[in-house]
Amino acid sequence: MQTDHQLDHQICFALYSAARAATAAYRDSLAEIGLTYTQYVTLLALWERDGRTVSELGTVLRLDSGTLSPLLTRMSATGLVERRREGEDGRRVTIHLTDAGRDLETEVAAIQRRLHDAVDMEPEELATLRRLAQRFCESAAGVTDPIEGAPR
Amino acid sequence: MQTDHQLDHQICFALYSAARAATAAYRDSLAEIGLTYTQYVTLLALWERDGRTVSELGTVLRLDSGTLSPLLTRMSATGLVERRREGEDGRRVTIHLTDAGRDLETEVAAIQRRLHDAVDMEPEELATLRRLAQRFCESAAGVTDPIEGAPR
DNA sequence: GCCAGATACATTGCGCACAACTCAGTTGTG
DNA sequence: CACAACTGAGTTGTGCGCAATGTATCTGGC
Repeated sequence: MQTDHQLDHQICFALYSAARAATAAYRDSLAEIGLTYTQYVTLLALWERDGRTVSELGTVLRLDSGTLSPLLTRMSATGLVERRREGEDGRRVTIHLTDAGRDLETEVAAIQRRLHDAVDMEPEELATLRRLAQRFCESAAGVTDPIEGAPR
Repeated sequence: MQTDHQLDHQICFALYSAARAATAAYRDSLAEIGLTYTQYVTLLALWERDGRTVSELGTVLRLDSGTLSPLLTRMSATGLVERRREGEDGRRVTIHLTDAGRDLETEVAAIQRRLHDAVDMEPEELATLRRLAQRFCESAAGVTDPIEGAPR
């Protein structure tokens, strides 16, 4: 039984390529306003709700503190966000947008619109792609996580 | 006009998450046989056709020499591939599987089968996802490349 | 044959991702 | 209260990705 090895038939490779193509499409436009792709999605999360803790950001972005800590340090250095220790739990650090961070929302909206129009696919195809990718993400997350400590 | 900023509505974020979830699903199994995800797809490309040049690998994997060179150095160090300068063009380096590199094909096939079964989605959903992701990849690549030198 | 430009690969530098670890702060249990 | 276990964030080390640059080789025009 010859398993189907072909690169073109691998879903994981299709996702891997598509994700990099998507971030590549954003790269130049984001660079003009001083952002990387990960910084951009972090701002998306903060525009949705400001003052999240690091671990809350980690949950919505599916990133751990090893990625977020230095990322937030850089974003803090460029004046987009502020770290604060407030509230009764001294371990929690909340992340707050600065005025500069809030102001980028308008420019980012323009970029999103431009890129969205440049992609040559029907809206319902894109909606299907997004929905299936989200489903896949949930399902694949289930493959990794719950074993956690099982004999393997 | 309030643009739709929500993280959940972003196709790029769905792809970005799904791709990382996919590689995460592979990670532990691949680590057991000493591979990273990128090394794994590189082997896929070589199993399909051995002796490709670095730039041919770059084309099929959509990676540049800055990624491939050190990757191939590591794979060469672990004895999976060999670099050769052969043929009349002294610039080209061809990459050849070693016996060890060829032998991994069986174990990888088992991993693929196991993970494929673990994902809780219908075959035709996965086929649709793969097809749309490929379409997106082509389309998004078109957004980045062809301008190359246009005024912006 | 000579040399300017192109090509193939390698190197450098930076920003992710993620595992593994450290450390400060908190919580549950006796 | 004491203290072990846990939790939230940060640090360290490795491997990508990719832009920019370097270097050797090749090609075409003369």
